[in-house]
Amino acid sequence: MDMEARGHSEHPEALRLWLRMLTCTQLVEKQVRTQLREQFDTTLPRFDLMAQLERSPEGLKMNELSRRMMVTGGNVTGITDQLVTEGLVERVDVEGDRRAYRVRLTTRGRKLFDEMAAEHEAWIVAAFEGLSAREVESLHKLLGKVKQHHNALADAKLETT
Amino acid sequence: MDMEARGHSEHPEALRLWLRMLTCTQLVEKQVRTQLREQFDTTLPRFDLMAQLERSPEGLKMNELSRRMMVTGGNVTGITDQLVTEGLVERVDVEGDRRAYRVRLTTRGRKLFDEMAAEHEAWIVAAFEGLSAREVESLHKLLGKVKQHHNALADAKLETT
DNA sequence: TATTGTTATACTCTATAACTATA
DNA sequence: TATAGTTATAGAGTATAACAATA
Repeated sequence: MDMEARGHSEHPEALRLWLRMLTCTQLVEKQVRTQLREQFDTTLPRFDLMAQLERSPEGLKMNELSRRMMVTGGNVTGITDQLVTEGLVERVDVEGDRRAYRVRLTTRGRKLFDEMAAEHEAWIVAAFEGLSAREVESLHKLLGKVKQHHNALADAKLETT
Repeated sequence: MDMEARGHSEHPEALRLWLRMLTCTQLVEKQVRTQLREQFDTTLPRFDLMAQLERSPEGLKMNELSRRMMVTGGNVTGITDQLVTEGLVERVDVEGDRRAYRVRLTTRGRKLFDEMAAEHEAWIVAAFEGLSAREVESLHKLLGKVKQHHNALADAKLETT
């Protein structure tokens, strides 16, 4: 895994960090995708959509799902269609707006998701078991700063538009 | 960006960390992909391949590129073909093994890559400018542990095969 | 006019497996 | 037999843009 042997720069710290972060994420993500496919015959975006719904028993509107999953609307329609076909999620009318509806897990979808989530958590715990609890916390905090800074930049950009 | 509002667990620290890491990586990666497309009409895998070559003036064999980019061989062939067509990389015979050759940057490819790399670095520096130098270092170190642990697991698995 | 969601389309990236040529 | 690389294929994942219905 020598992806990191990539950049050249006079200010290489951030670059080195980014390449390592990318490598780590890809390692874990690849593992998760493979396991989801092998054990549950599903994909990461499908799992992600169900995970979003799991936290919102009342369901989420398509545009909210789109925002949270960071993909455009057409894709959410496609993934939702698949999950509806399999009886794992359902579309429910929103009263007061006949254009929109909420997508929510069915009982069966929730049951299946719970099983998947338990396995998923085990994979993730294994991926980070090289770190102590304090290190996990520290990493979480540092990444929080990265995220926060990104959001600050995005907000600033919006204001000038 | 509420991707993190996803997991549920009795052992949620690792899961929270993973979701945040995935979010951060996607934020930066999306930005990089967009900029590469808009400013240089190229893609991340193409940039990545050229970046691998930039560090090896003598070139790299296909299987080495495949390993470093963490993708299977057929894909490397495809990306290489594109770059050859555009005159950015070239295939050079390996003496002593007529099955193999090395792929290396052409003069033009190197020149273009240098331009792209300078821009790329600026995007990355911006993405992490919310962190101090010490925090960047700390993050890099922690991710190093994650990577190391993954490699240790992979090695252990190999030995039992 | 703007918004919600769908449809249609096209493209990149990917893995798998069968294949050719050489070792 | 094994290895280096290619080809063919199928599928995931994505963005874009045109569209219908409703606000």
